[in-house]
Parts: sequence; C-alpha cells; structure tokens
Amino acid sequence: MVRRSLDPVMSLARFDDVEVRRPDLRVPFPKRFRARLVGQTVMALTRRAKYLLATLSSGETLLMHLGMSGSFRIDRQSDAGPHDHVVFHMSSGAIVIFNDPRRFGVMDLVATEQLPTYPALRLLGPEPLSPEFNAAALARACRGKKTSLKIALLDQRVVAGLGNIYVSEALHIARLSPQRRASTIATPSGLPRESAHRLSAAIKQVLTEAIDRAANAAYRSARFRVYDREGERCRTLRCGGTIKRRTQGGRSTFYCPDCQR
DNA sequence: ATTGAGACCTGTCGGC
DNA sequence: TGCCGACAGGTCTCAA
Repeated sequence: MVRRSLDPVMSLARFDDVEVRRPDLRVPFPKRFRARLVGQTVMALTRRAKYLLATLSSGETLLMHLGMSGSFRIDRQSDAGPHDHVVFHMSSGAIVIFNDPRRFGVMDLVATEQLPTYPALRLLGPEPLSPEFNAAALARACRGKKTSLKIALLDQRVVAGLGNIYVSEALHIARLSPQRRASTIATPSGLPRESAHRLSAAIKQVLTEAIDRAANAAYRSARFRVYDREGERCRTLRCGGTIKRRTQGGRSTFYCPDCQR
C-alpha cells in the first residue's frame, strides 16, 4: 500500500531536493546521500519483502525500510515536525516526508546491478503472493526445522514479508498452533502435508484480505481474528474458545488454543 | 548451522 | 499528577 500510494508522485519524477535532518536512522545514511539523489529520476518504484525500492536513472537503487514505526506522507509544503527525518522534494510537485519515531527504519543506496547481493535481500524467501510460494515451497523451507511455526513464519528466508500480526492471523486461519514444530508440516523428505497446504493458502488469504481492506474503505473496520484480542472470543464458527497471548522469540503471539492444533 | 537473547529507539498506556 | 514498567506492525549481531 505504501508503494502504491507513493508511486504516482515518485515514479518518473526527479529528486529536486532532499533534506536529511539527522545523521542516521537504525544505521547511518550512506555517504553523499543527498548528492546521489538530487537530479536523479525514479525509473520505477517497486517492493521486495518489506523493502521499498526506487530504481534511479543513475544506475543506483534507493532502498527504504519502515522498521516498526516508520511512515511516509505526501505534502505540498515541507513543514517538518518531530521525527520527520527525510524530506524528498519531487519534480512532480509532491513533497514526500519520511517520519519514524523509533528510527528502526533504514535508507540505503546500492548499485542496481548489485541489488541481488545486498545482504538484507540476498537470502529472502519467496513473495507470499507469488506462484513460487505454495505448499511445496513452504514445506521445503520448514523441513527439519526444530523451531516453532510462529518463529519460522517470521523468518524472512522462509517467506518474505510476513510480520508479527499476519503470522498470528495466518496460523489461526490454518488452525495450526503457533507453538507447533515447523517441521511437522512437511514429511521427512520435505514434501507438504495437508497442514502445509492449509498454511500457505491461509498466508495468501490474509495478505489478499489486507490489500483489499486497504484499498476498500468499506472493509476497513474489520478487526483482526486473533491479534491483540487476548481474552476475547474466538470467531471460528462453533469454536467459542478464548484468545490467548504468549511470548515467542520476544514477540507476542495471539492464538486460540481450542481450534489451533 | 540453528537458535535464542539482547540491542537498537521513542512513545503510549495502565497501575500505583 | 507523576513515576515506572511493560509493550509496540523489525532486523541485526553475538554467543551457546
């Protein structure tokens, strides 16, 4: 959704000016960040996992990650406020402002042809909505994994771009316990069990619904199935269980112990 | 090679 | 009201 909203004002537009209002986010901005952007045209704005990628006319690519608290907004004038760390003045007339209170976000520049070797991108698993991601791919990636399903799905090498919320949601739809060993969705030789089919389908469903919801104002009030609903009633038909919260890998997991096995 | 714990930051919320 | 701990949609590094 972020890519989609920025595309009209950034794609085929030039950076007229770039304000960098502090020396770093989670990591320092790259050398000569401003100089390497100003004057460049954004040839394409794409996404890989949770990274937003702007392909530049210079042969470099601008990588952007929102971290936990990052966001972009589009303004007509740049009245920068607290935590507005980067301001892009585009030739489209739009001013794109990156705001990030916790500064877990990242911005970096890399030669476009080197992109496949970029450390954060190199080992990423398949995009969950692509045809390459299916029960077979998921089972292969989980084969032999002693860790839990919850932790496995958060591992960006297994599937790229799932976050803490959607992992809980997908496991609930698939009726699989977050504590269950990841390897149990595959046979010893790495072939998909029925649970792997359910889980890969649930992941696609959750993301598709999220996209629909973002695009469709009517759906927007729809609440999560389990995330942030500790103590509330499970919505699965004829379940009636109570949503529980527990910590896995230092992050909250929400699930229904009655219908998730 | 995997896996878990801790680190990085600031803001918000609930309890006392 | 003020203070304090717990927690927040992510990723990296380090050590076992």
